Amino acid sequence: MYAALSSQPDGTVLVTTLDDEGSTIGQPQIVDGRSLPAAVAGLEPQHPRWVWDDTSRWYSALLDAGVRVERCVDLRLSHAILRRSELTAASELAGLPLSSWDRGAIESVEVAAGDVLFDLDRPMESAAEDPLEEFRMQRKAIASATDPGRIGLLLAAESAGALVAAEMQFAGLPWRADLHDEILASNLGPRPKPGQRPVLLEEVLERVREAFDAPELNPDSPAELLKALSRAGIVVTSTRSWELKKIEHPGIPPLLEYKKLARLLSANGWQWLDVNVRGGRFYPDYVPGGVVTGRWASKGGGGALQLPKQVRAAVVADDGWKLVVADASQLEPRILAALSGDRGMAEAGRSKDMYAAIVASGAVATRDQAKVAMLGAMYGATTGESGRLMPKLTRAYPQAIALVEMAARAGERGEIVTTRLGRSSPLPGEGWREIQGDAYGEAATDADQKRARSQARGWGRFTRNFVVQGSAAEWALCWMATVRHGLNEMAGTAWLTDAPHLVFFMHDELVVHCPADVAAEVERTLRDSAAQAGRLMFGELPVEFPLSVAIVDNYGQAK
DNA sequence: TCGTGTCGCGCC
DNA sequence: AAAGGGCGCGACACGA
Repeated sequence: MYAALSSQPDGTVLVTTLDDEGSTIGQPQIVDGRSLPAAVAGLEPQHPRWVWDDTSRWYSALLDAGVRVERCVDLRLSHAILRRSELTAASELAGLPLSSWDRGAIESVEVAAGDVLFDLDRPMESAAEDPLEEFRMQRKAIASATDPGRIGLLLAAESAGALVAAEMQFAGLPWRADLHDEILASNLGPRPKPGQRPVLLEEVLERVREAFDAPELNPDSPAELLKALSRAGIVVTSTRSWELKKIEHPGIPPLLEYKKLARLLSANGWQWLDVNVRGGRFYPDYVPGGVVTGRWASKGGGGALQLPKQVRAAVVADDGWKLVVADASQLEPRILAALSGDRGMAEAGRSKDMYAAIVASGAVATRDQAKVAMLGAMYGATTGESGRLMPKLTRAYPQAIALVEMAARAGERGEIVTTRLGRSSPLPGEGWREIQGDAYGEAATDADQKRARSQARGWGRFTRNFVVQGSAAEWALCWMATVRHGLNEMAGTAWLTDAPHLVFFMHDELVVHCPADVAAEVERTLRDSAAQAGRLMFGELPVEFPLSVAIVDNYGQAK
């Protein structure tokens, strides 16, 4: 059973129960905003799938009112997938013009000002369309898909992810501002007055200035820094750390130290603490489906998905509680093995340490080479050691390499590629097509062709990575959804934050905050769910998805 | 003074 | 030792 929420122009909400095809069951209920949580809670015992345009909008308000739901359909996230998916390309939905169901959709409008017409891009009006209509359209698209099971699983996982995002945002990540302050003070010195540099940063800066004999140097300015380096006889094309590390000069160590400290200060310093942490919690702003590949993005200064290891010791479980930190080991290579069905690579993928198993199979000589070679295969490396290892990898795992090569060739031709569950890549932009077209024209120069080849290869690297990164993101969604279900079972009737609950997600890593006495049970749930995610996506496939799990008091203790 | 583009770097 | 994919953000640089 489904239950749809739609906003009415007068501010009331229509609650409509629906069957699988989207036909209305019984009489819709009209409720005002205040009584909506009670209405939702009243229907929840029937386990409906809640249908709404935007989970972060509806569910955040419900959570604030103390109401949780089990399942939902996030129409906007689903729409984005269905519109682009190769599996539903023939559907009516895929052929519709852009509307408010397409996030970030813009329409071009002509605005007259006196005699002049201006072409403006403006956002589409939102919520103009009826969610019930959209829901029926989506059900039809799914039913007519080339593989309804796959796309259906993807949409369910995507929507479950949206529920998790809202719940994690509601609960917040336990954060000890006093410990964060200690970390900053030990690295940078005590918090300075506004506009001043912390003392330890100032000291390192002085050492840099002395070493380069540049008393006014501001190393934050790449242009200035480049000049100072060249005066010291150092020739570099950029001021990136990994480039500077190669250089022997007494000024380089303090410069690298300065960059590290300056980064800590500007990205996760006292300002960050003031803005992002309140009442002992950090409230990240997740954006499910925010990345083309299906990965989540984050917005706002929090930078949840870039939380540096330096400050993780400030993430501390409440008294009597633990953090269970679980990380899917070597997820992307395992995904590639499972996707391609390559027997040799799947064999390696059954091992706890896939890279060691690749070495053991004789494909490459060292574990480091195995890692670099696999990364190169998934990212499209052509040069360096990674590029040199490709022929060896191809010999050892022909099917796996063929899969990523085919994805790359498709991208180079300007075609789309699709993940395991049916998320398809975008088409390259108009500019890209023009460049390709120019290279075949009468007047094409060598430079035109070179540019076109380089652009084509670039898009090929994107599509090559898309299938692996996107399928890995799907695995993570299946894992997360299953974990959430398992934790709910454990919680019984207890409220979200009074029982084991998810507090953090970062691509292939989950953190659960739970009472200490159930931490071991939570670990089992995490591990079982990882295995279940593998089965959901690949059936009984001979690839393992092992986790490294740490039960800790603070996040910094997890490796 | 503002908005926009680039660089560099954190995470996966 | 080094260069392939995806992000967000802060600081700087520059032009309006």
